[in-house]
Amino acid sequence: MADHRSTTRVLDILELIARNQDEKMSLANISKRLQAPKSSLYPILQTMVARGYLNYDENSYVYSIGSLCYEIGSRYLDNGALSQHIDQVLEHITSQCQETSHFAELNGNEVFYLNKKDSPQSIRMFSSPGKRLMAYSTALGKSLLSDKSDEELAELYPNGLYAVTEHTITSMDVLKKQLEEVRRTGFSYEVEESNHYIRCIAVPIRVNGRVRYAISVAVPVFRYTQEKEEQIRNLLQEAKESLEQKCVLPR
Amino acid sequence: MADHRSTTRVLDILELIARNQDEKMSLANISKRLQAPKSSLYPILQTMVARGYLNYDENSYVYSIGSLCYEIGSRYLDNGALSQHIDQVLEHITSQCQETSHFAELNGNEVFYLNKKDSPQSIRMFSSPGKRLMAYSTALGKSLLSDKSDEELAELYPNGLYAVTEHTITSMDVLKKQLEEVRRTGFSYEVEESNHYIRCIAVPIRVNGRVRYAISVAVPVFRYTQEKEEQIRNLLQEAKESLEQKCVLPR
DNA sequence: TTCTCCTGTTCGTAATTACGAACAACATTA
DNA sequence: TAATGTTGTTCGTAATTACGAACAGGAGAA
Repeated sequence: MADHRSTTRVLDILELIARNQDEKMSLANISKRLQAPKSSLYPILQTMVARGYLNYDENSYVYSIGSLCYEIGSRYLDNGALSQHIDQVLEHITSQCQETSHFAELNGNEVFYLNKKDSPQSIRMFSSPGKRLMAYSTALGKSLLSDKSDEELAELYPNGLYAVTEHTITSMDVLKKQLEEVRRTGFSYEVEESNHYIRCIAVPIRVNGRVRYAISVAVPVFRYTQEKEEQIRNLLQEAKESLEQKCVLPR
Repeated sequence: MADHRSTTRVLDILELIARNQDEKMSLANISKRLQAPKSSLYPILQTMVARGYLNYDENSYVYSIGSLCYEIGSRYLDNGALSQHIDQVLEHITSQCQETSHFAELNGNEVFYLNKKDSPQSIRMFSSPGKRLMAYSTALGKSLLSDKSDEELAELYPNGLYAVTEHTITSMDVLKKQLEEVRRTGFSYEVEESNHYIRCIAVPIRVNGRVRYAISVAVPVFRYTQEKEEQIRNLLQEAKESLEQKCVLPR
């Protein structure tokens, strides 16, 4: 593993500030949190502010993420014809079933949320673009993992599966059986395994034959009925076919 | 101006790769483009890939923007209650008038695009989140500049206004008169000044009394009518009032 | 094959950065 | 008022990084 100290520092600063937006991020605090001397971080922060990657409020002594991070980050999705259509697809799904829809990819062993469309009757579920969750605990993740061999799964989770909620799958064998079901039926399910009171249904999206993305709909348990499940499966199936048709390009 | 070399390098790399997605970005090419030795960039790139800020395709020798950039960048908008509502507002506008709507802020002397909702009958206009345009050449920019004093304007454009298209305003006096109109009427307009065949209407959004954001609708000239202009003004006015009510928080 | 052109990788020394301590400026607390 | 706790800033030396050259491996052309 490479470790170029200066580079590591720049990236550590970005992550620290981005992931702790509630905390007052002063130079002194960043220094404490990263266990690095103020005098070392000082010129780095100066440069990052001058370049627009960070903002600095002189009154409150707070560093925050700057617009250049947004500009750079936006380019992550520009590849692939898919991202041009995904907004409309999510919107259609959510407008039809009135529940929150998500679009995600696999990142290591985690689900990486790329986009979402909030339900109008939204029970503000804790999810947003850029968020990560252990794949095996979500419907999206099960769709994204459905492609993997037993060996690949073992490599992704060398220490086994830990429980996120009391309903999370913790047995690799159970997971494998569920993934087999996903391959057979085309749908993955989640019953309060990552969020209390939330159930999810998802489908894998294939690009050039390999699973690359997944779409899901999240439903609060008290609104979950057989009719709704049926409706959502149809919407997801429709979305899957539409997207897979539009995009045969590799990333 | 601070210049911490290592930090500068990291940021240069991100910008180079993000802004030249069509070009094959190999180590050798990055070295050439940044005029920095391969051996210096090598450990930096290694670290950035290891941390997920860049992806590297060993077959094509291409570095690209990684998911962590997306994660970090996504946090730029989390501040402020506004961003939670802006999606719905743009969607409402576009669904009513069937034209593309934009949300932006001022960044130096440039318009910085934060969000958009594409028209269903979209004449794919070249615009996307993270893009920048000279403020004086766009309706969004004129709304965002409407707050500025003559002195501030002079500071923002010390070298005057250059023409983006043949319709771009290049006289500071004309710009000032138009900004006066924006203050009086509440709307700003653009007639093919930044994009050929595109006209725009925009409104400023105030947070705590100061102009902070703007919303616009872009219309191809051949679909532009007085009735449509009237409709769009009403939609924008409605959106403005809705957003300003919901958000009195400073950034 | 052989040559060329592309890629990434390694190494020893010169130049740059990192460190800790000391300082200054301001706000809050005693 | 004085004491304490913030904050950012500066400096000289030790440790790290940057540099250019040389090398290695693969692709394609002569």
